[in-house]
Amino acid sequence: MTRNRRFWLFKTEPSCFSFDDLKPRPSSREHWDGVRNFQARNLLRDEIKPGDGVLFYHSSIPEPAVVGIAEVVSEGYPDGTALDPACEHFDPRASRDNPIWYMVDVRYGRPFKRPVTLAEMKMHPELAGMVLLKRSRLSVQPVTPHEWEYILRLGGID
DNA sequence: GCCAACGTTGGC
DNA sequence: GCCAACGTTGGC
Repeated sequence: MTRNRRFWLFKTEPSCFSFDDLKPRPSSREHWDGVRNFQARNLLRDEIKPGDGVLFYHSSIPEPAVVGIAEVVSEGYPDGTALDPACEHFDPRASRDNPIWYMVDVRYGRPFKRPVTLAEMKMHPELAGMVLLKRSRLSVQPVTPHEWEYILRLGGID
């Protein structure tokens, strides 16, 4: 009994980690670490599963946009960067027994033929319910199957 | 660089 | 457990 595939939107500042940074590892995995928000943490730890689809969103740039898709390739597991004092995401409250923060691994999927900008998404009534448009600060957020298909179509890869 | 939105912290 | 102060995010 497998659960239905679910869909998510992951935000990242491309100057920090971009969709192209994921590309050299098409068959391997990259840690989605450093998430330090409890709501996003709960999704990573409890809800996001291998095989789920990810809209890869670039934020904090002149034209924020979804630029492609990726795939989740692990269960949620403790984010070790919280234990490393040398890491910028270090959290002194975290320990091995109480990791606090979680991450998943992701794999490069496909680039959009053209990016789907935030401005464009705002123009489509079909996307008006998106978490991105209502609670923009959440860095890991759910996407409905309908929103997923609609945005892939806008991106030219449906 | 500004500022609104909003999550987190800490005093009470 | 409330809520004011504070810090961060992220669009513009």
